[in-house]
Amino acid sequence: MSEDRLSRVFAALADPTRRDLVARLSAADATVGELAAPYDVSLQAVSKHLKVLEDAGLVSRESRRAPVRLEAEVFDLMTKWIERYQQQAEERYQRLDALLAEMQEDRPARETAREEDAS
Amino acid sequence: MSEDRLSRVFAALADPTRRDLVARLSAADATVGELAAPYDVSLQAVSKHLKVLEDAGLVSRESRRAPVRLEAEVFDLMTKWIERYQQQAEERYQRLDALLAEMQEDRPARETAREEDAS
DNA sequence: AAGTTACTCAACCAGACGGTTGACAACTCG
DNA sequence: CGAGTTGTCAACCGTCTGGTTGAGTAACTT
Repeated sequence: MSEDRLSRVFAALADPTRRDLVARLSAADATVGELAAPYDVSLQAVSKHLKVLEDAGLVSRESRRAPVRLEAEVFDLMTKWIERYQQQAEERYQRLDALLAEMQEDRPARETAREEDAS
Repeated sequence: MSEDRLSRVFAALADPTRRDLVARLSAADATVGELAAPYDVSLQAVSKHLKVLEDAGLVSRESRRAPVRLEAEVFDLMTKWIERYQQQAEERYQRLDALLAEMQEDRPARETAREEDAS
């Protein structure tokens, strides 16, 4: 289910530490130890964070001590989801604006038919 | 802190029900009851979901029974974050590809004499 | 082979999360 | 006014999450 994947991706990025990890990995691959160094949490905690990112498909590694690498393709999944509804919403607002503009053209004193108005 | 806001937005969208609410609201505003109808969870649960979306700034309402409206601008926040690191990562991969291609041009047998380059 | 380094697994804990039910607040309407 | 509708608040429950520490595993170094 791709739906589930999207949930994991969003959940993974909901944590500031994990977003920071992604940000740093976008600049350069790095090992777990290197990644953990700047934070004042334990290495195990960072290792867990990386597992979450890995399960979401945002990150990969060839072996245990190999540098962690960002999988940038996953971003497309999010971007697509976002863009779809963003566009849809914006189009709707544009239609609303158009409607309001159209109503504006009519005389304010004698506007066109609300519900209480007999037709 | 805008950082915190981003966390709330991502966390809000990590839940499939909430993503579905956003999807439906992108098509049309709707009241809480209307929104709750299709799901087989209680109205209270949906009310809670809407509160999460509202706290994340994804959704707004003028009064209690007023239709819920999608705030599409928040999407920009996410899109910006994503694009930044996506681009950065892609550029890095391109540089890596270029480097690999360059290394490929040199004879494997001969050593690293790279002087005939004339671009 | 032994020792060190780098990382993960396991158990545990406090707090957040998604859901429930029940009570209540607020608006609409006869 | 009183009654019904609509939505929220509060308390509770089981599960997930982010953190800890301690032990174990895998891989380099000597």
